[in-house]
Amino acid sequence: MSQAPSRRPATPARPATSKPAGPGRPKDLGKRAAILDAAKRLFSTQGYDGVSMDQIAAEAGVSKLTVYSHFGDKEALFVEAVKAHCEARLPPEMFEAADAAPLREGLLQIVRAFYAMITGPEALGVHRLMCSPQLAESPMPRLFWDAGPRRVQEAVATMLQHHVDSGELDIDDVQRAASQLLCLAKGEAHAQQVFGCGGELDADALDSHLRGTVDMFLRAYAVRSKAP
Amino acid sequence: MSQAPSRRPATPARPATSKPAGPGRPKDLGKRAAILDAAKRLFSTQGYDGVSMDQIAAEAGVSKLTVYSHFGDKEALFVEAVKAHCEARLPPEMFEAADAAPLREGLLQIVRAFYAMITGPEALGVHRLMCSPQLAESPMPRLFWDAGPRRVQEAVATMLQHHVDSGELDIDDVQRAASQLLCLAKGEAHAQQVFGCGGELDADALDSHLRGTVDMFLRAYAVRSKAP
DNA sequence: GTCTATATAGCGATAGAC
DNA sequence: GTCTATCGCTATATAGAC
Repeated sequence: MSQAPSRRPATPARPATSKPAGPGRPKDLGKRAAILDAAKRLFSTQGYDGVSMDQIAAEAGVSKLTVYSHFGDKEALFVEAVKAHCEARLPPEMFEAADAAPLREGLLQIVRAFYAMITGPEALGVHRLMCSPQLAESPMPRLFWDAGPRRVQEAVATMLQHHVDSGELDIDDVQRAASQLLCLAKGEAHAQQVFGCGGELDADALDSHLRGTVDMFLRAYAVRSKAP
Repeated sequence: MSQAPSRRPATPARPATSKPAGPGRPKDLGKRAAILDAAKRLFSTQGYDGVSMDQIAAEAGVSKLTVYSHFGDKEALFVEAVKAHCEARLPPEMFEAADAAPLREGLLQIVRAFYAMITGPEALGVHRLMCSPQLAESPMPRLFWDAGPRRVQEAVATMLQHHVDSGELDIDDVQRAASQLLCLAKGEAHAQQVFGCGGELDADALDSHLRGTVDMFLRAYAVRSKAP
């Protein structure tokens, strides 16, 4: 339950005398990755209770005890799978590019990237996982929140502050404004997709939604050219 | 799985000759209600898999077979519980009152009522239920969406249209604007509460959030007094 | 119609062979 | 380190007594 549950219980203190090099565990890297990948896929589509250790083992092409030897138990495997998912998901430089672009274009880039990031099948699966009542008391939703949504919002707030400093935006609380922009971009479409009703928007509807988002945001916060 | 799973499997075709009146099932109304109530409470707090038929029976004060005799199986009971929950949840007249009030006050009334409606413990529980992967392919999320969020948004759109007609608001697409207002009111706080991290906002933070919501909405859509 | 007791099955986790 | 076979537990659903 702590940090690294994949550490083995008791390495027998081999002082590297009987074997010259690498007697520890030089073999299992591929299988461990396969297990983690299978776990990510199955957990995100079927939930924690919805998938059994047998299914994970079968999907990964190994036996069940191999799973238990690499990860301690089901919960530890789940934690590792979610961690791996979060780490491979944060946008690398999109905010730098958006920062350099003109205001409206930069905002459009941000909401486009954000919407794509949260409506992918895996992202929706993880969102559903975080909603499961079993995790409500665990520290995992908090970890996910800090590793995902919080970072994005901070980056957006920083970008907005730059445009406030340059005199293009009139915003008192950039943190709140960043939150508002992202909530607008999510929109009801995201909620529907999380529930499973109302599938993906087609390209036209998506473009209309995101442009409408940026339009409203700028109507509220853009400094208007002073009346003559 | 279809419409009315609570219908009994085979009524033995008693032609009302041996007994004069009411031999069918005149007794179980109280127990049926108790079972439904217990199911609503437990399902919404612990999820579908998180609660067993034994727990429901114990919570309702009846035996397990009584549950099975009233509802066919676990899934049918679940469907009935969610139906009962949705039917008893829509706000009665709050939009009429908001319609008569001045613009800013009306919007504040709406977002206050909306926020209270979606952040109650039971509402959060149902939201989490709708996210569960097992229901993603079922028609239930769609039913919930049409019975809940969709109606609220329609009512808000109607209210906004009135203020557009009276010249107070400048909105092209009132449906989109209604959706935007509600998404803003939900905010990130709702998402955090659904996940289970970051509990309820205190009174001050809540007031600040909702006033900020209405402020931004009006900055974007209120007709501004023409410059002199 | 309702309850106590039980059948059946699936899951998580483990023991022992290679 | 990996696999096959198995234990222990829990949950859904049912059979028989009052």
